[in-house]
Amino acid sequence: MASLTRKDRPMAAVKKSVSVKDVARLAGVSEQTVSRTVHDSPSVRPETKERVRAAMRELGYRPNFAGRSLRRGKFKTVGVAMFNITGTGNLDRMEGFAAAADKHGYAITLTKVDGHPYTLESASSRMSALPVDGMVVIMNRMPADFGTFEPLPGMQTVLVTMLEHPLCSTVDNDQFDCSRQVVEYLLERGHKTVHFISCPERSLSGMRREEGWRETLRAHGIEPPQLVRGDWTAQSGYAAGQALADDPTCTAIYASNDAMAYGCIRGLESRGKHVPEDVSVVGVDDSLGDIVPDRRLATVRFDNKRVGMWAVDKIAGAEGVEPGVEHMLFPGVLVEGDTVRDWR
Amino acid sequence: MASLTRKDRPMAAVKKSVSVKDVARLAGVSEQTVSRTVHDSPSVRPETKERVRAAMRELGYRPNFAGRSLRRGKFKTVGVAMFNITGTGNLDRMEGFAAAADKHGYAITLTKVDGHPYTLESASSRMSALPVDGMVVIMNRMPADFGTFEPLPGMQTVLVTMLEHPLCSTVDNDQFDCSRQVVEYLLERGHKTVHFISCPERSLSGMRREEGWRETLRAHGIEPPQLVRGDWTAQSGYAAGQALADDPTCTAIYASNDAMAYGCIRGLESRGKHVPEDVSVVGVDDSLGDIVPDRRLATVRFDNKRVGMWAVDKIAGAEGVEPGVEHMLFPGVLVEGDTVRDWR
DNA sequence: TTGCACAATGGCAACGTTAACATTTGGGCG
DNA sequence: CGCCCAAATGTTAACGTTGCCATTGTGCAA
Repeated sequence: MASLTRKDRPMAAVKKSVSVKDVARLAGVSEQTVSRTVHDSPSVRPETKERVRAAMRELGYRPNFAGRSLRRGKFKTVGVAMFNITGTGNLDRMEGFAAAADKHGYAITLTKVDGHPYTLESASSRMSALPVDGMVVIMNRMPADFGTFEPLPGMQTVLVTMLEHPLCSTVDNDQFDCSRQVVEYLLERGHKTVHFISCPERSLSGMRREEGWRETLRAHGIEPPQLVRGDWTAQSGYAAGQALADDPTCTAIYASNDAMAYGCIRGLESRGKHVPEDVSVVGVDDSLGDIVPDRRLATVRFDNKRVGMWAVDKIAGAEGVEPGVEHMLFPGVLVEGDTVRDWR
Repeated sequence: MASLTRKDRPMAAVKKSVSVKDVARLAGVSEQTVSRTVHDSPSVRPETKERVRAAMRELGYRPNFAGRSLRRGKFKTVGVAMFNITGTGNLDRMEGFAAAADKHGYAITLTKVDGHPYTLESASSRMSALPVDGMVVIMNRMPADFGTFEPLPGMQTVLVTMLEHPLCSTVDNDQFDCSRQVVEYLLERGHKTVHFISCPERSLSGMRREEGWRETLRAHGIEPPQLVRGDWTAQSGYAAGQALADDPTCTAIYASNDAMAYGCIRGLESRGKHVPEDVSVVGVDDSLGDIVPDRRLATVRFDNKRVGMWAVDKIAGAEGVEPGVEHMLFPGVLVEGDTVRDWR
């Protein structure tokens, strides 16, 4: 039945592509009038518009993007380059990209960039061949050419990173502030110091969290204790928890992500320590939701959607005006939980 | 310093856009020869090519996508329409989209479609205005127009769903088979029946899992016990676990996702039941990795990347040939864990 | 020497759209 | 009744690329 329906369609709909010319001919007007109708120009008589619209419907006309872009010199599209698609927060960031793009009538073009070498240049040249007006690069680690990179002329480039770049706008979560919040929160609750479970050294955000932890402690006159280096997995958090369980000075642990925080709790428990009675634990990312329903992990929640929106807004919102270089950091929100107790 | 470098660039690089014409003029050849050089045609003398390439470098030429697409009538781009960006497995699917697109020299254009109304038509018309050669729609629930939808002429459309559509190719994970694997696995281990923690009824994949559970039990001559309806959260799994803890016939629980499975384990434990000693528990999705490091949850792992690749391959791989309608389901893999014990 | 094949390059047109300018039409007003 | 203005519509050209065909040059066999 369905195929019958298709056959009944006017022949023109099967043609390679229906252009303004076809519509103009059928409606008995000029191509320009068709174009004006498409853009709902006020200088076309309502009845003419209706006639043109009817012709468009009959032929199944849809404007050709290439012709339009060629004419306008704009694609109304923002490219997003990622070295890794998978990654904490990427889905939320994409939600943000899509939302902001939508708002401005833009589309998002997603590209995976090979990370060998891990350079902004490779992301940029990959994008240069695509129909985009601007680009966003999601950086996870330090590109080899970060200092020397120049964005393509005419291609507004926004980096998602906490590092500031002289020629590109940047936006990210404020990882330093995240650590500051956590450390001060724990100190306020009476802990004398805060131990830290870190992450692999190539992670930019992880390193920034480490800095924040260290410097905040120092700002409070506390010499940071030896940190334990993890690898983002709960497994490594478990080991860290076991190691820290024997340290009598350890009453509060700050883990660089939630998985390690959970692992750490298990590791502590396996050594007979209770959370939060004996030790307080705080994570980062709020990535696990309510998976352990009987105990809500204290953590920091980031608004990655907002980060994504800011990046695309910066490009799609500029609309011709010479865009200045801006740097934006959004603070996270500390989410209290059942894994911290007052130490006083 | 950086700004100085910029200023030193040849003027042409600042011009709106460098075209073949500019390159041709500088290299002292025709536009056609430039085009041929870009495509590395064998019928251009190597020294001519080099001269053209030098001109391209000097001017910072990059081919204009719009002109090219207009000429070719192809965009080399696949559109992806999603009603919800966030969702289990979407990141892996995107990884697959991007990988397959890359392979074929295609790009991915991502679009969020408003779900009001939740129709394929709205996804389709949203895409029709974008520069794409084909589209993928990720379906989470049943669109109102699933039966009557016709893809746009000339726009190959692939649906990510387990429902078969007469006019569109479809691809998804095999949720029925997933349940079959889990149920048979538990029965083989000596359990007399398998209890099920379900999910909201609007979820297509969830409903299919429910069917699989029910029918597999029946195929083994077992009348399915009363199911417990959850809402995907660990919280609801917790409640389900508590409820099932009092049921003496309940020795094996199959939860429709991992979060509920974890919650369920906690619920059982809160009622004094031990996993796997008293009750075996299996989840679905393998979404939580090793978060509870001392106990690996038995679950089913899906290869969403493969699903994504298949969808884009179907479109980008067709390349002009009239593509037949195909339906593909990929089975998941049961991952054994520490939450199931032999019941014999 | 002529003719021919082939390699290298150039000229032209067209893809679909729309900005800028040109033309027609109808109506109000002196 | 003629003039002018504004509304409505038409004409032209150009955006950048590339397929097709034409032209030029080069070497080789007849």
